[in-house]
Amino acid sequence: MRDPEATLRQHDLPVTAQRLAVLRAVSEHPHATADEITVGARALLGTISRQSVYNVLNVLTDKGIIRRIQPADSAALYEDRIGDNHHHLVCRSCGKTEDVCCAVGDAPCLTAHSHHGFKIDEAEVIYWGTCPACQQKPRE
Amino acid sequence: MRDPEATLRQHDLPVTAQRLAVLRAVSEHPHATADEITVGARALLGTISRQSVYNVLNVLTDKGIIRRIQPADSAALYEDRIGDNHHHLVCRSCGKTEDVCCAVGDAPCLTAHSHHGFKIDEAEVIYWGTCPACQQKPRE
DNA sequence: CATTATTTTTGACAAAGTCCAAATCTAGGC
DNA sequence: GCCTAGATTTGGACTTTGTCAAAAATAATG
Repeated sequence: MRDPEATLRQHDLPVTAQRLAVLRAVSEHPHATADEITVGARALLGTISRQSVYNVLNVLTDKGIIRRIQPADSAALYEDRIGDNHHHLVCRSCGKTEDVCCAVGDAPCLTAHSHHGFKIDEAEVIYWGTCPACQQKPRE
Repeated sequence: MRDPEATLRQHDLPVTAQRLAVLRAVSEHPHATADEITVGARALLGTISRQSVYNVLNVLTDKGIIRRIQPADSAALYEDRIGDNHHHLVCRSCGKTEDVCCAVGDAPCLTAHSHHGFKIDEAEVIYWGTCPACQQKPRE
């Protein structure tokens, strides 16, 4: 994120210390949970309420400044990187999450066909698997 | 589901009234939450504890007898229909969920490439949009 | 600087699920 | 058919993730 302050203004959002801290925390910790972001924001700011972190994350998500992904069996994760149509790779065992460019052609799976009368605005793809580290450990 | 009892035996699971009821409830209510399944199972059985419903759903999911899908902002949904590689269409506004056959060729998005050393076993696609009913109501 | 609407904070609350120990039941051997 | 061992079910407390609401604090504007 180049200039967080300008980004907020562009979206008609008053600039507050909490918003800047949360934005930076999201930037610095891709795929972090609200909890982890709270820790990150506190490191930058000293103190911020849990509720404010949620408020800010919700506003930023609504405005499309950050993106929320919500893999099964995990709290919501937030990321900075938007608009490039990438997907995610999640480890079933440890929850590790990585970005994946849509490898197959130009995101064929994202073509928004109309189905059942739905107006589709987004296709979310999550690849489930086992990360290298968890492939090592035989079981657990 | 042809024969729930046989299905359980095939997976080395002792047959219990609770398991049969949950299986039937899942069959009868595609895309139901654990809560809705509890209601369905009670209708068949008279009584079953909340915990048992969760136990059964977890076992059946682990064995691959049913499938769990977990759209954002919703409790987990369960379904009977497995092995045919279909995806889901979820209404952002009311949560209505429908099945979608992978419309684009033969599930190109599911090709399990190896990425970042992950061993991929499944690709999950959720299409987000607005259902016909919610397109009517202007706002809410 | 003063005003006003927006944010932040605090604390209570809600939903979805899990953990644990005790009671019960299923499957299989006799 | 009955009994035993191991698996399942139950009930209750608990955890996690997130929301609601009202009061206090703050940013942006003139």
